[in-house]
Amino acid sequence: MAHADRLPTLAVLRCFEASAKQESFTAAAEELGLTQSAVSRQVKELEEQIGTPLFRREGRGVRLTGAGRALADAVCGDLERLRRTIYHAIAAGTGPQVLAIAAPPTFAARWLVPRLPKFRDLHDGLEMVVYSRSEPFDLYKEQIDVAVHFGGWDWPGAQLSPLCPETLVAVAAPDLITRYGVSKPLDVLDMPLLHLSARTHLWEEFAKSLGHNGLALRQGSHFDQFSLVISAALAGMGAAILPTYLIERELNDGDLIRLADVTTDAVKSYFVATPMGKNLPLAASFTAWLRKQVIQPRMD
Amino acid sequence: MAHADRLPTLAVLRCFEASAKQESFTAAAEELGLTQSAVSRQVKELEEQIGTPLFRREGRGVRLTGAGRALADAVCGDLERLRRTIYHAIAAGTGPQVLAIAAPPTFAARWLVPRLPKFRDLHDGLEMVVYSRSEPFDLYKEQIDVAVHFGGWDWPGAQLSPLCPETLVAVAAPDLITRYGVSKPLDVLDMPLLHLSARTHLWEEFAKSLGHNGLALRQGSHFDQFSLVISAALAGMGAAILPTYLIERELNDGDLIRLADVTTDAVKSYFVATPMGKNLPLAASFTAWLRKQVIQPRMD
DNA sequence: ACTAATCCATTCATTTTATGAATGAATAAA
DNA sequence: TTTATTCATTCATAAAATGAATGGATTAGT
Repeated sequence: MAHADRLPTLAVLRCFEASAKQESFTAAAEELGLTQSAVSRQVKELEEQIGTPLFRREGRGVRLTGAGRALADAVCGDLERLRRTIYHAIAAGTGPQVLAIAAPPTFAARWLVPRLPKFRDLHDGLEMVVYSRSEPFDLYKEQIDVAVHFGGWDWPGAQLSPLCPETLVAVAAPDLITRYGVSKPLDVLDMPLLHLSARTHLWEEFAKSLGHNGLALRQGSHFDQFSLVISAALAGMGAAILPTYLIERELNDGDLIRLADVTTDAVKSYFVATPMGKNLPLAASFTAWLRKQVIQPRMD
Repeated sequence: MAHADRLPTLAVLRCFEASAKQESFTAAAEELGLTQSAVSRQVKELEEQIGTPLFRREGRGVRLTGAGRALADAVCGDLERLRRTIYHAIAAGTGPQVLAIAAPPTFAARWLVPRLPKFRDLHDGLEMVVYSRSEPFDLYKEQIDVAVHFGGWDWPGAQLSPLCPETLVAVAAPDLITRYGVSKPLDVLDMPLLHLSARTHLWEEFAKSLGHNGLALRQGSHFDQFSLVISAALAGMGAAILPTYLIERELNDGDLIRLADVTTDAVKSYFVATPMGKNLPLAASFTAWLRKQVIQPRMD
């Protein structure tokens, strides 16, 4: 394949990418900090190189053609890849090694990242790039070497190895507990309850497991991330059900008090996911190391 | 992720790509049809953007640093991807659909391609890009939608579905047969034998299955592709063991005469491979269609 | 040790390419 | 209509990439 290599310029591709996303040259121009004129001409150039109209000009406004949409999808992916490649190279600095890691936001912030320096110290010249991402995405496309996954064995294209089960506990700030005079687990339900939007059933399940009817337990404040629930709990806003892994420090320091263990029948737990087929030794070593970090399931 | 998007120019990346491949700016310049000067400066620019030396200047000559090699690998892949994307878009023309197909060279030329028009006619606006490739490569990386694979269930990252077993026959050109007066299968071994380099054991296995000692049967002419073996057989150069799928026409027209069936204990056969995880309906439909094409195992 | 050849770095003048500003044409909304 | 919006085009300008020439450093050959 002698590269007669008629690749369109990056300028061209970026203009097309933005235009396709927005289906508007003016908007794309704004996004790119260019004028509409520039974008218009760049897109036209791409159309000439490809030999096919990519947008249908409809009076004012443009719409992607079929060919345009197909190309846009591909090009967006390719550019994103290229950006990541460059980004990783910058992060790697002088060393040849970067490990690209993804994990759910709160898990990353509270459990994973604090432990990373130890791993980094074991490997000379290693740098890391951490992405917070919740759940199944394409490891290959996004160029992630290792991802922490919470859920089941349900990640196609990923090599999963179990990390640890989730251990849930009901907690609250000490002064809140004093105020409500909690003595037995069921008392917890009298306090204001804090919820994670994605898992609103937790309190109900907990209540049921204690013999409570479990009705109307979804009221209370809702948050879309564990970190927010944690902040709220620390602020004494209510009781929360949280994974122990995310509040190790708070439990140790007594900023949050464990009120009851929560058992859930959902068979979800933490996994380490690596891209299938790809065989990066560093990723394997990181996986092994991660699993070792979790041997001491509780430290309180 | 607000794209502060400091992507190096494509010119820069291509210069780096070529330089990395050759570990020489002058050679890279030649490959790209540029001057050494241009390449030198482009590479330098990339090094400045990344913030790390990518080549070690060693007197005359340059050598990739660790970081350089890592980046080169990634960038080569990314550019190749981009090229394919553009290439496929050009091939697709006005229609939104391209199917990228890979198959072993001779199989593609003799069996697959002749049948493709029929499939294409079933799908409006469909175009195809065909690559001849022998054996396990990364479907995702190379952006192949469907690949024909000969071998076993041994393609990681690919969804395999069986197409058909390989049916081998010993054949020769009619005049050669006359000349050697072949009457029973064992007589075949008296003729000059033609071999496929990758499978030199075929004649020996054949001979053993007939009770012959099977020694010294690897001599004769060797070729690295089935198509060459076929040409040689047609030219009366000797007898060959060939898959029926590759010589359907010749058997029908009597240009090659079937001398004996060959049974092999190797459990290899043809498969259709599609990238795991990706779920392209067109690829599925092509797979199904392919398997239907093979229902009539023999047409003679 | 000298010479010739090879290769990379740098500079400067030049060409090529991308861009902005201005303007026109088409369309949709008021 | 009138007005506002949006894309297309043109032209002058700014920015970027390039080639030619040159210098320095290194290796190979004698």
